[in-house]
Amino acid sequence: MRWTQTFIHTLRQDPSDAEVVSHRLMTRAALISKVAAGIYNYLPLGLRSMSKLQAIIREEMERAGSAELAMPAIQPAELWQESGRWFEYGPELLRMNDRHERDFCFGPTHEEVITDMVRRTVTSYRQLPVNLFQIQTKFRDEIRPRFGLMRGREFVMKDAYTFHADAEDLDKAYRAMEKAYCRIFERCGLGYTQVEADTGNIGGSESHEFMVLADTGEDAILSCPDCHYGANVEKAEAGPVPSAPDWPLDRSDRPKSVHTPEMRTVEEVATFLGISPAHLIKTLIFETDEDFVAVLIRGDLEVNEIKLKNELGCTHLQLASEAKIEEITGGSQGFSGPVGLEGVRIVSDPSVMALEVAATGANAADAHLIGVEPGRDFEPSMVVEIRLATAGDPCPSCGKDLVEKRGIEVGHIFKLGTKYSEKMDCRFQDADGNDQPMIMGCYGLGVGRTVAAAVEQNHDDKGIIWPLPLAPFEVVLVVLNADKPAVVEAADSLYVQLIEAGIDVLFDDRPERPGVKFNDMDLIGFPVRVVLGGRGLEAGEVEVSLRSDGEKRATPIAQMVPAVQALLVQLRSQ
RNA sequence: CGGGGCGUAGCUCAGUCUGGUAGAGCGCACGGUUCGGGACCGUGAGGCCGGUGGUUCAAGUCCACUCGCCCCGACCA
Repeated sequence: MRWTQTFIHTLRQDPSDAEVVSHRLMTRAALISKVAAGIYNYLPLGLRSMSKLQAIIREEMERAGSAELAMPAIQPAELWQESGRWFEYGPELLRMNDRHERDFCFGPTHEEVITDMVRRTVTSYRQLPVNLFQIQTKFRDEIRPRFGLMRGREFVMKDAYTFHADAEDLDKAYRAMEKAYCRIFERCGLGYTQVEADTGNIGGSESHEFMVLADTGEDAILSCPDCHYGANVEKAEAGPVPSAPDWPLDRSDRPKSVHTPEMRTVEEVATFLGISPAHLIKTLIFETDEDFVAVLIRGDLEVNEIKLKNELGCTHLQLASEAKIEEITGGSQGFSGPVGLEGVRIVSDPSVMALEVAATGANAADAHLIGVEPGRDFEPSMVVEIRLATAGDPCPSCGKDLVEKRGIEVGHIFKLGTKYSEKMDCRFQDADGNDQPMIMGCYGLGVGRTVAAAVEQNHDDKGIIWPLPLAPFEVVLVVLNADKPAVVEAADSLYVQLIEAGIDVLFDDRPERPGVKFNDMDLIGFPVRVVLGGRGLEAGEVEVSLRSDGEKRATPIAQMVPAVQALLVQLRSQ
């Protein structure tokens, strides 16, 4: 491809709305351009990178036994009503009507459509398993789209679905997918880690996320420096906590109220009372699907809302509003406590029950209670492990201290079980003639997000440094002095040689000044560069270099193609 | 959804407080000089100052509404 025949218009200045490196560079390098919040054009260069990733995905999915199909972007409401998600999904689901006022949505995922398709066709265990994937544009009306392709509203995703007669067979497919994902990210040259994940509202029994490690990642993960354990903080098991220091104040037969004007935070109250944050019982009022719950956690610890949600078995969970807190507790926010609290369930973390003496809010304005003894002064309706794990907690598999890292979630695989097959009546007859729901798995991989993650992980202050497999072009041929016919003629010939050698090359044939061309070449980040100018031509040489090291290798013109090929081989073997 | 900010040339932004002929840099076009790491000189094109309504002799500037975009928050009291 010639530069003058494609559409590459780089930006000299940073776009005003780009925050993270990948968004900034992908915009400046003319890979993407914004159409609306969270909605982008994939420009020719960006599309090439996306296509290359898609080709890798296709190969690996097929290797893992999955067949490609394509499902519609627009889906009828009926299917979503059947699964119940029409009502559960909320405003993230983009809904629309056709001219007959029938309800549709733009698919954010395709469990409903594929389950419907499979149930119409598959009736016997002899037809199982089924393993299908698609690469498709999806839409999720995110609360706050940001970071370019990292959290867009419209995005390209590979999603696969499997259907099985039994759990062992699902496990087999799950392991194959796991392996396929590892191969995909390895082939892309990305540093990634696989972590245990929560299954979220989508449901299911086992789940892993694939995270590309990057400081700008939106997810916190805990991993073990020694063994292979890694988990999303939402999922990570919290180890035992060190017990609180000795209670520094007097003990009494019953809690004593103290005046704590405007002391709302744990820090403030602890300092004011002269106790440790670990002596406080933090009391949070949550709103669930049907009621309100008071949740107790030791003052120096945090609640894992995902664990709490799972323990409560609810789908909706959020902190109650200020007004509700006052209605329920009689005190304002920051002054809630379990003592004498009535009308709501009280859920406590074991860390609270382990306290001998504690302090907590008095459910009254500007007052806290001291000398509170869990079990004597209040009795929770439920004691469950709901603490958020943090760095320093012991690894569940080997006991070492876990460390926290940040990552970009690029893949997520689930064992769904029968959640959708039961609701949507997707059943089969087993060998004994019994009617059973199929057991399902689903496997997502963000295509745009993976490309963005690659940029996030591979760049310098000049621009992108593409890993070879995802580069829009593997090689760029740059002609300087494009006003001199002899140089142009020589460059044309080099271009033809590269094309004939089957090399993936972009020919920068623009009549631009050298500085402009060099800067664009660095910004876009083609892995291998071939530069020919008047000076070189006279010496019978071209300059071959790598984006990654910048070292210029003067090469006889006749040796250009083999020199480029050698560098490509070198890059491939890295 | 709450808080904050911003919409002025293709891009990045001044000008708005204090109302009075629409600005800069980059980019673009033309001419010239340059030509191996974002050149220089000259000439020029390019704006319903996001939209609607109001105040005023007069609005990019003040007021109201509205649309769009960005940031923070929406979880630890």
